Amino acid sequence: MELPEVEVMRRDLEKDVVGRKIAAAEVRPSKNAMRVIRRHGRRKEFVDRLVGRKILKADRRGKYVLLFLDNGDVLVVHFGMSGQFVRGNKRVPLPPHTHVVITFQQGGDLRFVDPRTFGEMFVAAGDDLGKVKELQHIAIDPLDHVFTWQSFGGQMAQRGSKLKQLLMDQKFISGLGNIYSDEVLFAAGLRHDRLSDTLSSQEVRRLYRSLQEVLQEAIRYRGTTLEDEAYLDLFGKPGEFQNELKVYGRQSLPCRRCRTPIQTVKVSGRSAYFCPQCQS
DNA sequence: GTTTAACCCTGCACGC
DNA sequence: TGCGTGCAGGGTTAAA
Repeated sequence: MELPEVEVMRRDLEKDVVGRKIAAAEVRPSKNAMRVIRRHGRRKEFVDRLVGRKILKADRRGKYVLLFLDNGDVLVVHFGMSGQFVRGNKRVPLPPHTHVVITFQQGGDLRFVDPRTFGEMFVAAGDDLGKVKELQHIAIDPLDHVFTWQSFGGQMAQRGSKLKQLLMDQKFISGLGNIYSDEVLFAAGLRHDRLSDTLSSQEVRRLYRSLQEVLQEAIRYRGTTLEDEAYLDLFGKPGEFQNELKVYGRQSLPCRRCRTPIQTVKVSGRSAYFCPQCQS
């Protein structure tokens, strides 16, 4: 799950979960459930910090969702690649790989489901949020209004790294993963292996604009739901942006712009998709 | 300092 | 049919 999917989830939570009071919380008995709350030594410690709390606000930092509680604590959630929240109730059976169930006083519940358990959730004290290691290094959000192309260009010139890995580096810019880094680079007409300090200011601005346009568009389409790793929103509905993808997953298929077959290469264990004609 | 590779995990596609 | 193998991916960490 990358920035657009996390943002859609955040907005759903804002609408549907904020304002509710937690009547009960359960960490399922499986071993993997403990993996998901790995920051807490024991189930009870996690549960006790949630029960009785009201959820005040749903925020996002990069790919993390933060649920602010009425005692100042914060439930921090990362979805990894297969994690998601699903709304449910007592009558709906828990899906496989449900690790945490949060039940609301007003009825209904919130399930954290994650087959591959790369996801994580933990409760941190609001005062200590700045000390949470995972959140400290998260760089600026490309949709943040203080994100300017001038500062972006300056930092790119300082680095001299390949564009794709730089875009996926959460310490450099937050929220992009494998799918959207490829899509943004295509939209900007730049190759994944271009070095960041070789861009003209025109190219920097193109990349900057593409970041915002692609991510905003993906949010508008409510995220990307691929066949194998099916992202669903809070209510179990798939996104629509997979139909809009220009390069990701389209190996050998004709480029939507110039008909040249889309190429793919392995870059440090991850596949990069690009059009050899449109991107340079 | 930078970059790569391995690791965690499950589901699925593939070949035999 | 059924098994083993390989791959996918986010982020952290160790190694190059």
